Amino acid sequence: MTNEAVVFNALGDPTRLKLVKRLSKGNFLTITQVSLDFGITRQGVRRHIQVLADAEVVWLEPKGRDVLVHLNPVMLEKAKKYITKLEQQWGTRLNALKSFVES
Amino acid sequence: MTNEAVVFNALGDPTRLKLVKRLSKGNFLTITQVSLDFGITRQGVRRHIQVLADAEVVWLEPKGRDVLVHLNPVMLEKAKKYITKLEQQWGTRLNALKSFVES
DNA sequence: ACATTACGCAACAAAACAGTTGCGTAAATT
DNA sequence: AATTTACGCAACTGTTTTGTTGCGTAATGT
Repeated sequence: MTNEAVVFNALGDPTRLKLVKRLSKGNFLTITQVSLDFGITRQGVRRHIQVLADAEVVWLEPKGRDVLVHLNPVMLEKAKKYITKLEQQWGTRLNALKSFVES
Repeated sequence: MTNEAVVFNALGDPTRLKLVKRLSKGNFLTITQVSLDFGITRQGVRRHIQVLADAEVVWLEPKGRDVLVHLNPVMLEKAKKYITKLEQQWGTRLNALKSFVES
C-alpha cells in the first residue's frame, strides 16, 4: 500500500478517527484508558491503535506496565500536504484549460 | 460511519487514491477509460468508483452510454480542513501545557 | 439492420477486517 | 507474599471488502 493510502486508511475508520480526535486534545493516554469508553474490548481497541501506529499517526511509549499512546502530528501534516497537492494540480490544470478555452 | 471517516476511507486505498490522483490532473474519464490501466476488471474498478462517489470525492455524469467520472475538490477541501482542525487543537493544547509548565 | 461498445445487475469465491474470548506474564499495589 | 492491574499473544467467528464471471440492455457505429 502507498504511504499516503496507509495514513488515509488509518483515519478512515470511525473508531480510529475518534481516538485521534481525543489525542489531539493534547493528552496521551494508556491503552486501558482509551479502551474504557470505546464500547469494545481492550483487545479490539488495541488492534485499531496498532493500525494507527503502523501508519505512524500515533507512536507508542512503553512505560512500566503501561503503554502510552501519543499523537504524531507530523503524519497529519503529511496527509494534509498530499491533499493540498492534489487540489493544486486540479486547480492548475483547470486554469490552464480555462485560458486555452478563452484564447 | 462519520462523514469525515467516509472520505478518509475512500482515499485510504491504493487503487482509489491512484484514481483520484489521475483525476486531479484535470481530466474527467469514462469508467472504461479508467478500467484499462488498473489491472483489474471494469466491474472491479466500478466498485472503487462507487466508494469514491458515495464519499462525494467524485461525481458521476451519465452521458449517452458513457459515465463520466469527475473529481469533486470540495470534498478534498473538507478533509484537509478536518486535519487542520486536529492539528490546531493539538498545537493549542500543547502551547497551553507549555505555558503552564513555564509558569 | 447488424455489430459493437459501455454500461448495470447479481451471484459467487477469496481475502481482509473487526471484535471476541481465553490464557500467560511482568509490573504495581496491598 | 499475595493480589491486582495492564498488557501481549493466539485462536476463533462473523462481517465486510475485493475482485471475478456471466448475462442483459441501451446507445453508438458501420
